[in-house]
Amino acid sequence: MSKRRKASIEDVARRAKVSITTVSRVINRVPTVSRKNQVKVEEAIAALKYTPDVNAQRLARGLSNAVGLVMPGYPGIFHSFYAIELIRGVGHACETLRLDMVFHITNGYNPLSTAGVGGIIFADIIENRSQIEAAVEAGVSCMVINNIVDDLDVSYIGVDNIAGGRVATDYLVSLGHTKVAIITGNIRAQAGAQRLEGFKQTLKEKEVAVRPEYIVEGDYSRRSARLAAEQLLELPEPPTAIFAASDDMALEAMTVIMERGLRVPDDISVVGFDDNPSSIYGPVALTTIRQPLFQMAESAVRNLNAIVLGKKKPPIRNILSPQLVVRESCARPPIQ
Amino acid sequence: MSKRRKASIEDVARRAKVSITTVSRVINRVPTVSRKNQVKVEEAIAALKYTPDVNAQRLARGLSNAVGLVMPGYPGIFHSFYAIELIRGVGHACETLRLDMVFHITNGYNPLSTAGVGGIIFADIIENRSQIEAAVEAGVSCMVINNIVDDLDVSYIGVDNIAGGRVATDYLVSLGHTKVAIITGNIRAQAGAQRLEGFKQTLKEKEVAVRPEYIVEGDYSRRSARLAAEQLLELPEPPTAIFAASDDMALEAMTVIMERGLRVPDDISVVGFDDNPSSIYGPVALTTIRQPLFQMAESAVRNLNAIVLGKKKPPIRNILSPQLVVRESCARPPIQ
DNA sequence: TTAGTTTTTGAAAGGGTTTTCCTCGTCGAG
DNA sequence: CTCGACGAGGAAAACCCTTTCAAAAACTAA
Repeated sequence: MSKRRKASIEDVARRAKVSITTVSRVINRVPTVSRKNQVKVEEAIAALKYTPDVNAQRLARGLSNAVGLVMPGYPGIFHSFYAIELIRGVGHACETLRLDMVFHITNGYNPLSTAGVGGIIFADIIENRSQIEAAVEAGVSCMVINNIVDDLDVSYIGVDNIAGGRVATDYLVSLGHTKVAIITGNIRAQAGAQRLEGFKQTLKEKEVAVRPEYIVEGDYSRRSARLAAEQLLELPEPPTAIFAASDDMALEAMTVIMERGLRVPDDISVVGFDDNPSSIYGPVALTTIRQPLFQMAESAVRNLNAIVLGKKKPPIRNILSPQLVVRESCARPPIQ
Repeated sequence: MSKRRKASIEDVARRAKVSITTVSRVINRVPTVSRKNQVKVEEAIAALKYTPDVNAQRLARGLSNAVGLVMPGYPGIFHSFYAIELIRGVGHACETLRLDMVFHITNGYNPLSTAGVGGIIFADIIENRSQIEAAVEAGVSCMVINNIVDDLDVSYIGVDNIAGGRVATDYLVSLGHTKVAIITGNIRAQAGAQRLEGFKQTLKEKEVAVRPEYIVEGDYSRRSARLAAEQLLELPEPPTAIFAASDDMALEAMTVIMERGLRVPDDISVVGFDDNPSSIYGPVALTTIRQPLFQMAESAVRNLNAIVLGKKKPPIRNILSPQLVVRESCARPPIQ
């Protein structure tokens, strides 16, 4: 348990009897090193258990090979499929690109340290404009997921949430439903607000009444969905169809419905949002709106990386169309 | 949109007409700076929108002010309450300690870059010994959560999972149950295996038969719990009590039970593990074993930080007792 | 052998901070 | 007045690497 300091590139060079430069070349796989020196250096590295100092590398290269991910930390949201898929996607892309992901869970008010990252991804579930602005101001490249920010010089990738809301609602209406309700996501965040917007638009266009009591706010948590579903079912005239802004919420709504002795889809149709693979199982497979969260996150990292490396010019803006996935949780409304 | 390079400490010094040293002192709040210079420097910093280069700071200080968090990426596990609470806890502690959290989602086989972090936290849901060994080998301090590793020079904090399994099982048995089943977590990971171990131990001690068909493996996902619960209920002689190794699984098991027209706790008792706040809601509040995930994660960060700073000597080993939280999902078994 | 190429190599100049060690004043005590 | 102490500020070394540029070495062809 000697207090020896970590070996540096110089120690390796000395031991291998070559220059520091040569060692650096071996580390970075520059091909112009003779076989003989290559071996000597590798041996020295192994013997000294040398690993390059990442901070020194970053400093010397002027590049950080790290990307920031900032995400709000409110438990209800953080525990959602949505959030986790995004994290997974970013993590996966970072792994294949050999990038470090520095993950910042923010509570909105605290300052963001741009912490030497090449770029920052905002998984902007809740609005956190000021942080994005600060990052732009500080000159770091930004990429925001599932949130359209046109007035700032940032890139984004996301799904068309208005379209998503429309597709879901349109499907329900086309089945003949006129009493259709929505359990929204957090409506202070763009995604939640826009899905609701799509819902309203479609209802209006199809000349179906949009009743305020059919609009109840959730926060993507199962608990909020339970409360919302109960509220909906206790209405004097309960809806015959419910569009929930996430699969988890849809699943919970289904559970509540069945607890009351009603059937899905016979009595009430349910459509979700996400296409969470686990919503295929359960008593009835969930019809939903698919958004490729994992791929969006991966793509965000790739594009951001390309921007940082100067291979692409920002802003890159990419908005995808969500798709209806029909399974078993929707049917025509029951005849009165 | 000029291509100007980020301002450096030297630019600030020049503009404020002081030395680099003085600027550094202001940045680091060293008190020996005169009021006058202090102000000049602060003005220059503001004017130049200067922020210190984190990598240079880390290099010069020889300290990284970043902690690594490595966690397995298998979707079933990653989406669990368990994993997310741990992430939240680490994130929160990092935020208050002003540390960067570099989050590495591993698939087990890929090498871990120790990436210039001061220490690494292993949320060791699945065994990843080799990575821990590599980190120890590389000389970085390690802290593992919810996993006892006594043969390596690492610290850990966690709950006594055997005790947890015992408490749950004991409670069920004490209510009079003799047909008690378990839906395990991933049994290749220590937590899962130990909860099962506690279950078996208690049954043996209380002289209750441990029947192999009452032990079914889950992976913490709701889906696996559904499969497991169905399997259990279709047994010729179904259990009258089920211990699930996570609240999510317990909740799903409850749903399956109720879908079949059975009641909780009248027909079947259910106990979970975690004390996920959302399991209070639902048709019946869940009795569970509480483990303070968030606090454990926070504590892991604090202790690791203390070790890195040399304020504490490793290994720090802390194992907590999980506690039974009685709510409404358990009762005496039905009379035949 | 020689001149001309090509492949390998190394010295040294950064890269942006922190930190150690001085110096230069100023002030109070004697 | 002088000496010592103290407060404030700066020069330069250190941190560990990458990269540029030029030189050395090894070939190749004539």
